[in-house]
Amino acid sequence: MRISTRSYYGLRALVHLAKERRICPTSKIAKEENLPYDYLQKIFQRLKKAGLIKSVKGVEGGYLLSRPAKRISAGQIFEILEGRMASAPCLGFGQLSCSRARGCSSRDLWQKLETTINQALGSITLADLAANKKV
Amino acid sequence: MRISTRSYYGLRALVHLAKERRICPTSKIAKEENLPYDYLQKIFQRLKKAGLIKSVKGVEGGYLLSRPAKRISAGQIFEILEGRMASAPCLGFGQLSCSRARGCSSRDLWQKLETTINQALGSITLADLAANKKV
DNA sequence: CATAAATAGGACTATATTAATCCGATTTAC
DNA sequence: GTAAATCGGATTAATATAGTCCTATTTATG
Repeated sequence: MRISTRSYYGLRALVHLAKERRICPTSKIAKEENLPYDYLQKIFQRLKKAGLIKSVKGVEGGYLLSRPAKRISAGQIFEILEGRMASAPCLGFGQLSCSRARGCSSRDLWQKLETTINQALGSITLADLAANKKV
Repeated sequence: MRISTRSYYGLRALVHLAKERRICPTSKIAKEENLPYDYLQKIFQRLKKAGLIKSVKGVEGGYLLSRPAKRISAGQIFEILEGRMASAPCLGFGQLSCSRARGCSSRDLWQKLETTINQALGSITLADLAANKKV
């Protein structure tokens, strides 16, 4: 279980965007954060599709946060970029995807892990990170 | 970030072993937990190599825990089977593997996540799970 | 109006990991 | 001697990651 560079790059780029507080092209962020331009573009597209950022096309265009940084949590970013959270195979999309589910202590463990991660990341905002607040 | 079936199967098998409280062959556990025999064998070999279980060859052989279930944490199992924990690319093996590390708020977040997961899983023992204790 | 800077999105590739399966060797209780 | 087990190496298929590349579209500015 590792964090992908997608989340890793994406978070850094968003913290950068939050600090800028204005429209900013991919090229600038890629350069200043030393990230691969094309890949970062894909990451921004995904974040845009999820509604976290807005885009402006053309010269002087770029991306900007679609809402205040303090209303964006690390958990939301992580969920968009990482896709599946810590989900175990038996934690399906809402339903009981495993027939052994009821009273399964293993399942309880995975559930607890997922909840723990969600709580930890849900309580930290992009504003906190941009302000370099100790998390 | 998802949990592999390796951890998922492995945990279930170990809970089973903890409940049995005696030597138990792979075939029995695979059958009763409905897990693929060959793959479970590999998982047990890995757990053995890590010192979590002991093996006895030959007829009437099998595996058993190498120490009491209450001295085995979910975190230890997870670390062996999942390999890398929640590590971000910038969290190398101890050293500062990223030049931006100092004062990087993103890194602090990944570090916090890793710590949170370790605490959550480190506090639950195999004995808890075998006893179906609410986690 | 031409150009350059930007997003949009589809196609492609390389690498690694996962999740197995299969085979042959060895050990050991009976 | 046989059957039941572990041990370990080889192989395989599917999937995800981490990109790269190309073309199209949009738009501010000279």
